[in-house]
Amino acid sequence: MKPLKVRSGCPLSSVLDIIGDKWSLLIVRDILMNGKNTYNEFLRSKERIATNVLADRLSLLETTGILAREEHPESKAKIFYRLTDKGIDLLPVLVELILWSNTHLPIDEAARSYGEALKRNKEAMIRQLMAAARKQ
Amino acid sequence: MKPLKVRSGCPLSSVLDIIGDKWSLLIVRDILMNGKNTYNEFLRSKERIATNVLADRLSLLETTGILAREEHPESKAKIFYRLTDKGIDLLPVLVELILWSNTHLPIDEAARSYGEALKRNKEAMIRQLMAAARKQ
DNA sequence: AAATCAACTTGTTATTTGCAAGTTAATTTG
DNA sequence: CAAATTAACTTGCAAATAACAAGTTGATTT
Repeated sequence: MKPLKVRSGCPLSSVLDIIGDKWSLLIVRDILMNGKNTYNEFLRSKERIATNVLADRLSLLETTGILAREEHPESKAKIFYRLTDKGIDLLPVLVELILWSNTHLPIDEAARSYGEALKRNKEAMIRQLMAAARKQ
Repeated sequence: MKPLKVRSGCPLSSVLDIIGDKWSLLIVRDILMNGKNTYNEFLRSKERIATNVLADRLSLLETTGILAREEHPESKAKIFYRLTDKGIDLLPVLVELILWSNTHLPIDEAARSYGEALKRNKEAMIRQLMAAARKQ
């Protein structure tokens, strides 16, 4: 296992010790917003994560309690990766990151209009996505 | 300069292409919440960033328009690093990260009570910190 | 029974990080 | 005013991490 090291007692540095990289939050996004739940689904995302990095991040997110591995309801060959409540609670972070991108970066047109809706309706959309994630 | 590469048109992956690492947001935190503005002040933060990594992040944050280098009002030997509006707009992201840590991670007691205040008074505190950063 | 799929692991190379030391221009000290 | 110190970096090198390709193992499908 990984001996996750904490750099300080600062809440910001501590959360960055866990998800401060270019991939972890994309996995959370894929589960929370793109309906993905398996290893191969994560692999096929358009950012093309390397397979060893994906395995590493999944195990880190599992040991830090952000996601849990479960039996897949449809096949014993698959593993169903589910966000815990702790993981679902990252949604407001994702939302603020998306809103910032929407304001300050060039992004896909489809994403842009989704971002506009998010901006107009932030709280309701967060509640709805969190509820959906819990139900799953 | 750095040829910042974008992995996809997804707003989340695009912002992570810029600040998806363990250090960039700590620099933003130091400016926004700890009153730091110079290279040596960043170096002395308790997480101990390496000097070459700090130089690298500062130049990346500058080329992406998150911060700007200015003359220091008190000394020609110093550089005053100031957040741009684009950088200041990262505050809501920092706040959600801090609130998540406050709920889900063990953190310093002082930080914890600050987090409690933040939770009770989020919008007002964000407005106040952003206004202060702009005035500076 | 053979091929394919799903989730990894392993090996190799490239890139990034961490650490120590050095550089240069400005500023302070004796 | 020469010498030491400060500020902001840069450089060199070893260690860790990431990217890429290929291989493994236990389902599942053909």
